[in-house]
Amino acid sequence: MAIKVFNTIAGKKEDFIPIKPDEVRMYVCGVTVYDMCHIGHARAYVAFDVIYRYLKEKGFRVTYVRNFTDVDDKIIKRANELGVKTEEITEKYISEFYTDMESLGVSKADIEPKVTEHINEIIALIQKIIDNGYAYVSGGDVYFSVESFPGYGKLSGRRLDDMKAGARVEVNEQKRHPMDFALWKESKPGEPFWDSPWGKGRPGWHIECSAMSTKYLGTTFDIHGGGKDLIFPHHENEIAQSEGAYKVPFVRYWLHNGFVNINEEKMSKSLGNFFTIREVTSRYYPEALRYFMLGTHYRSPINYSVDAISESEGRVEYYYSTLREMNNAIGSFGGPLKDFPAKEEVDKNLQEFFDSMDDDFNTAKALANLSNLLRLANDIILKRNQYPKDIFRSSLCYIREKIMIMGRIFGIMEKEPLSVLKSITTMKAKRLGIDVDEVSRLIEERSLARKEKNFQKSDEIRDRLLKMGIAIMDTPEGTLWRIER
RNA sequence: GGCGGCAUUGCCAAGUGGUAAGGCAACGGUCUGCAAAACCGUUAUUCACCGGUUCGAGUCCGGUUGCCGCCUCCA
Repeated sequence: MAIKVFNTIAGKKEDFIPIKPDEVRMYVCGVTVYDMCHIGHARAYVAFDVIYRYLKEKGFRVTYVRNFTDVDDKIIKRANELGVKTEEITEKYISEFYTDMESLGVSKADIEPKVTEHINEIIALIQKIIDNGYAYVSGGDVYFSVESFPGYGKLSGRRLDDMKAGARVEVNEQKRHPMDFALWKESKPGEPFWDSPWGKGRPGWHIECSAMSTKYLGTTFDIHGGGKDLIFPHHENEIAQSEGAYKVPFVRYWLHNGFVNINEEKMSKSLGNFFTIREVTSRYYPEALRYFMLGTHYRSPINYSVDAISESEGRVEYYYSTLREMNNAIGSFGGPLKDFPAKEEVDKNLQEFFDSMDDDFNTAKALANLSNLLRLANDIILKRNQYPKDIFRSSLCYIREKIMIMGRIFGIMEKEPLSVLKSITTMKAKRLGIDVDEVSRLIEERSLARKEKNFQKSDEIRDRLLKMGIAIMDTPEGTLWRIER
């Protein structure tokens, strides 16, 4: 079955047919590195990471480009405030970006270009646009002339007359039309600059993505992605620049992810209602944030809350503990695999998983199939005595294999269960102010009481632990515990 | 003002015109010394409202109401 994707420029789902049958070239707008990333960034990069992983799983050779914007007004402002060079700011936040992305299991892109390393390409591109008559020099600036480009507005579905030009756009006498946007900006004193045919200056906001995507992916490529907020003006302007320069279609499929909301309102810095990734991942196990993102289709808004992230963390705990139990049950069993009663059900779930992912990367729907397999695995473990040993192990081996495929696509369940479960316990304990040593001591004491069949005392201790939020589990291998709240 | 999106059980959330996935919570059960975990079962005759198309609509069309986003930096 072919993959279908919702293409913003078409306004509908379309069959995904890459330019070359077995190759996909995709570009996703990266971060402007002047501050810590928030969970809105997390959503975008997790969403496209899953798309990247899925396309590779489907057998495409994927070239994924995700840039760093390291020249920008906000970077300069931040550097001036702190009295440091812009490089200090950008290097710091690139490093923080990697820390966050790694914690979320977001893979590196194949190519991660920086704007400062592509000034020559940018200048050449601007020159080409000028030569083609779509841009003009005005003082030390260069502007793109939106009126001269017939397709302007085709991505965002706006017409120039509809946009209340001038109302909320900076009045600038250098521009011929209020919607014209800067390709090159003359540098003010104290700002970083590069020499150009138009004098000392720096690139405008949109031009870098046109220059870098084309350099690494060609003048027409398959997928361009980013948050919905980039549709206008950023991506609209990229189309104008690239098509104005090369006169071929820029991108075949435009993919845009929805926002993260807080209390049903867009999370944003200006509203002050944002969470950084670090704030969340220092408090909750990072994979919980990734799992949380998977629960809603990438194009829909998603509402972040403490309840939601807690629930997600609970699910992460569930699937890693299931994995732990599966590993224990399978042991060193290496096959050969035998048929087992539920095999058909397993295959059906895997098939449905892929069908859902084929349908515009519907992770929320596909997640149901993963849940079904985890539940099935636990069920088989519970009824282990009903199966001959080799069939019992074969079935779990088979299910584990399918779970791993799903986990690889989702970017979850890829870690060692014991250490994950331990980390989750540690984080919960920290969150709730629970003293882990005291818990261990009480459990030890209770075990002793149980050995002596002093159930009154053991229950007393259990109730005491319960009040602390600790649930204990007596198993043949000893007493395990987890934090309930 | 222009453009776009959304409204599904207590909560979160899928849903291709054919009779409502999955998760959380809750309740009952199996297991257990008692528990917990795990598993099983129960929990929307109904999908904001009003019309229409159709043998049949959460799903298509028209209208109403409410919420949200973009049009300014923004994932």
